[in-house]
Amino acid sequence: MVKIEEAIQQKEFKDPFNKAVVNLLYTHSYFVTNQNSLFKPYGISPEQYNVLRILRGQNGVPTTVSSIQDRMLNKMSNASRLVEKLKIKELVKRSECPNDRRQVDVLITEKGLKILAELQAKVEEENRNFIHLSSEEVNLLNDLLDKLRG
Amino acid sequence: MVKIEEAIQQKEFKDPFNKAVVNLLYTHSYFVTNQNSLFKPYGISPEQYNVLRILRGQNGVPTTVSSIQDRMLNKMSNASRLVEKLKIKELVKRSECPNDRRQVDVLITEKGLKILAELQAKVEEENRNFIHLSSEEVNLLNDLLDKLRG
DNA sequence: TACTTTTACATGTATATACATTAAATACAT
DNA sequence: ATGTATTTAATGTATATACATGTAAAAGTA
Repeated sequence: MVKIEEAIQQKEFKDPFNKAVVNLLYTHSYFVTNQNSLFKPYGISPEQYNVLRILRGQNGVPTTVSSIQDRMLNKMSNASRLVEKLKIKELVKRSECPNDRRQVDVLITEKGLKILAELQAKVEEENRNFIHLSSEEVNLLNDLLDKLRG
Repeated sequence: MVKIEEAIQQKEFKDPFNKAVVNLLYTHSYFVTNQNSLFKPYGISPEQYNVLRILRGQNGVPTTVSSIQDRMLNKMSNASRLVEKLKIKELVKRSECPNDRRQVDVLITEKGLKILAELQAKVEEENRNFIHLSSEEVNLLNDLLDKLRG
């Protein structure tokens, strides 16, 4: 086990809270580095994958850009531009919302569903293998993270 | 307490491991959003702050770009460009390493140390307040994150 | 010495985040 | 009905990540 002090060559932290912030940032980087290499062969980014997952979760019901934004992991990301990227790759369709012309309905295409299906098993297996914790420990981690955010 | 399912409006996860990945990504975003607003008034980014902290930790000993890179939280970030940004703001000095002309020695300036000193107390307090856990819980979280990475 | 490999840093390009602003449509108030 | 405020999405710009490539110096080798 590589403790965070060793990983970033920092001798000590002010207190466990400040250590936890650094530990979270570092662990996040550990994940996304892996995720990026996983998604790369499929030509989409982790963020684009996340948008596709949100759309599939709608089961065919069109989703507005703002609704995608609300469900994204990073609330500061830009759903509008991500949808544009996915549209270019023909993984989503965009159409004007009939009852409110400000809104834009987004739907995942067959091609998008196919890529998701191909990736899903791989991603899920990788996620399991990447977390070196027991089921009990990972449940505890989830509870702590939920509580942490208040 | 807002559980991750509620926060991103996802009913359920494949297993606690996949839930933990999402939970980590989401909690990371929760942190950096706050950190950004904290650093903004000082004209530096969280990543630039981290580089300054690394340099201060050297206690006046010059640090090469690659050494900074090794100590960064995100191993894929670009220390060379971050140092360049800090140099423009006169928060660091750069000089050719005398014994190896490939290397570049980086030193934090007085101005850089001053900004760090101003920010430190603020950042540390914010980090404590932002983690809604007891000391025991946050210690446990640190242990779980260290173990998670294997 | 001359040639090859490696190291250290810089740079180029695509993607994404962070945040401000714009533009159009809708809702609201008088 | 008209003017104002709000909502929705798109866009502009700066910063950073991700990854490939370039360039010069140093190290290693025949």
